[in-house]
Amino acid sequence: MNIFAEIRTSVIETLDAMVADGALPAGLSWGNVTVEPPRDPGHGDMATNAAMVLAKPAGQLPRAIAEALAERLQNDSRIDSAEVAGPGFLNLKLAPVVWHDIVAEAVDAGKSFGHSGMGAGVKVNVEFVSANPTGPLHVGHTRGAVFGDALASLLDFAGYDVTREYYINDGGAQVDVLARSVYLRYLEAHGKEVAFEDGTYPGDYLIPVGAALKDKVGDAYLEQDEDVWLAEVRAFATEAMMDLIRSDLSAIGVRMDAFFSEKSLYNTGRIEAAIDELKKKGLIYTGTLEPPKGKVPEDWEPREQVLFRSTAHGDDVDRPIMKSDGSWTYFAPDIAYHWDKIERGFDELINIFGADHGGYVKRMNAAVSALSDGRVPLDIKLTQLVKLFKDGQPFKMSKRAGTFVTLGDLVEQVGADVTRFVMLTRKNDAPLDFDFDKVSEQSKDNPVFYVQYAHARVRSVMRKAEAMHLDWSDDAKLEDPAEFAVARKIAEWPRLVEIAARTHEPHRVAFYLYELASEFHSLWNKGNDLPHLRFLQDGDPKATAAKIALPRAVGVVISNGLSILGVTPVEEMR
RNA sequence: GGCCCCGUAGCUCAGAGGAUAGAGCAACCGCCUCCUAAGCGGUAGGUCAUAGGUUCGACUCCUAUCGGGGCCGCCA
Repeated sequence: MNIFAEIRTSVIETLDAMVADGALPAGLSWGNVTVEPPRDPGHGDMATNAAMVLAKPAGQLPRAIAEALAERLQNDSRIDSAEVAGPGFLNLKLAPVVWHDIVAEAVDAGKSFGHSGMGAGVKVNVEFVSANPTGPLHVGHTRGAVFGDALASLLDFAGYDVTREYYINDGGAQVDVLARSVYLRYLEAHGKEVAFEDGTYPGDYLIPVGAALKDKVGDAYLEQDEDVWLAEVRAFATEAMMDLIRSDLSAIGVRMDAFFSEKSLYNTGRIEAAIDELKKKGLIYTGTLEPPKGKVPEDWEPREQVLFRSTAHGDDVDRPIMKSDGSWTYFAPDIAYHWDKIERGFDELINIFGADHGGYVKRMNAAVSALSDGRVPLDIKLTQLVKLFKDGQPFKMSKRAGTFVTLGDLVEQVGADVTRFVMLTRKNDAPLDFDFDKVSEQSKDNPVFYVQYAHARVRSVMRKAEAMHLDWSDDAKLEDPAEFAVARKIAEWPRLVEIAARTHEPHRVAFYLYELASEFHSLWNKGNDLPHLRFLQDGDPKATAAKIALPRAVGVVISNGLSILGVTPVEEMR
C-alpha cells in the first residue's frame, strides 16, 4: 500500500464531499492535487497543496479552503492533525497506528512489499546492450546492461509485463570484418603468418575462434576465395561472439528473454513490409536532402534517395532508408525491427542507447510514432560515458593498444554486485566516475558498502534474536522519534517504486536505499546511548519481539531494493 | 551551422511546479566497559551558469545568451 496515495484518496473524497454540499463549486479538477512528504520533517508527515491549486478555479482564498478541508479531514482516523501553513499548505500529522501498520505490512508482505499495480496489463519491451557481435562487452556496454536490467526489474516490480531484449546487429558490414578477422586467426591456427591490416579486428579473443574453426572444417578453407567461406565463417564467428556476450551478460547477472537477429529481417520481405506500412501512410518518397548546414562534407554532392518523411513525426530532417545502389541503409532494418515489436503487441517500448547514439533518438521516435499512429510510446534512455580511475588517477583505455577494459575485467576485479550498484548510483544521462579502488573500499564513502552494512546489521540482529526463541510478531512498538523516522522511510518505499518506474529511473532506488540505511544506522547508534532503543533487549524475549519488527522491515525493504538493482544482500561483512 | 545531454556547497552528486534548495567527501568539534565505531551526532559552507518570461508559487516549464560534452547525407 502506498500510504501517500491512500491519504490522497481521502483528500479527494473530502473535496468531493465539499462540492456535494456546496462548500466548493462543481466542475473542479483534482488532477494537480498532490499529497507528498514535506521536505522539512517539522512540517508533519505529509502535506497537500489542494487549497493552493484550487484557490483560483474555485474563486476562494487558499487559506479558507485549507481550513475547511482541515476540519473535515479530522474525520479520517488516520489523520491526527491537519494544520494550515505557509501560503496554503495543509500539513498532516498521521496517527502512530499508521506507521505501525506499515511496518507490519512490510514484515508480512516480505518480497512483495512495494509491488504496485500501476503496470498491470501493460506489456513493455526493454531493448538494451545490443552491442555488435564482434567482441567482448566493455565498460560502456556494462553500464547499458546494468541500467537496462535494473530498469526492467523495476518495471517488473511495479507490475508491468516486461520483456528484456537484445538486438543482434548481424546484418551489416561489421560482421564481414569479423569473419575476415576470424579467417586470419584460422590461417594462423594452421601455422601461417598473417598480418592484421586496418579494417580487421586484431583482438586476442578471436584466437580460440580461429582454432575452433580449424577444428570444425580442417583445411577446407585454406587457399580459398572469400566467396567460398565468407558466409559460413560469418555465421560461425557471429555465433561464437554471441556465446561470448551471453557469458559476459551472465557474469553481470543479466538474462535476456529474447535475442532478435537483424539478419532475419533481410531477404524475408520483412523490411519491405515495414516500409510498405510507411508508404501506405504516405511517408516514403524519393528526393534530395539539403547538405548539413555549417559543416559541409568535402565530397558532398546532391543525391536522389529514397527517404522517410520523419519530419512529419518530429524529426529535424527526413532520413534516407535506401542507398544509391538500391540496398538498405541501417535505418531500414531498424524500422522493420520496431515494426515487429509493435506487431508483437507491446504497449510501451524502451531502448537503452549509448550517448553516442543520441543522434538517432528523433528518427527512431518518428518511426515508431508513424508505425503505431502514435499509440505506442518509445522512450529512449541514453547512458553517458564511464570514466575509469585507478587510485584517483584517470585510467586511459585504448582499443589499439588492447588496453580497453572489459566487463570481464570489472567483474574479476570488483565483482558483479559492486559494479552494478556503483553504476546505478548515477543518473543514466550523467557521466559516471568509476574508481577501481574506491568502489571496493569498506567505508561510508562507498554507498554499496554502506547499504550492505545496514543489511548485515539487520541480519546480525535477526540471528541473535533467533537464538532467544522469542514469539515473532509483526507488531512494532514505536516510541522514539528515531524509530518513527525509520518507519516513515519504509512507508515511502511503495511510492518511490512508482515514481522510479514512471520516470524510468532506477537510480532513485539506489539513492533511496542509501537514505534508508542512513536512518537505520542512526537509530542503531542511538541504541548505544539509550539501551531501551536496542533491538535486542537482554534476557527479555517479549520486549525484543516488540522491537524486532522494525529492523525486520528494514531488512525486507533493503533486500527488495537490492534485488531490483540486481545486487545480492549480504548476511555479514567480512 | 543544426540537434541532443549537462551546468546546484571547495569536490562528487541528489532534488513529480511547492514552504528556509539537500546528502556524501574534504575542514572543524564531539560519541565505543553498550545489538558490528566498517558507525553516529554537531558546526561551517549556495547569486541552483546568466538574463528575461509563464505561474498564487520556478532548481524544476518556455525563450535567449554563455560554458562543457556528444552527434550530424549511401558506417552500424
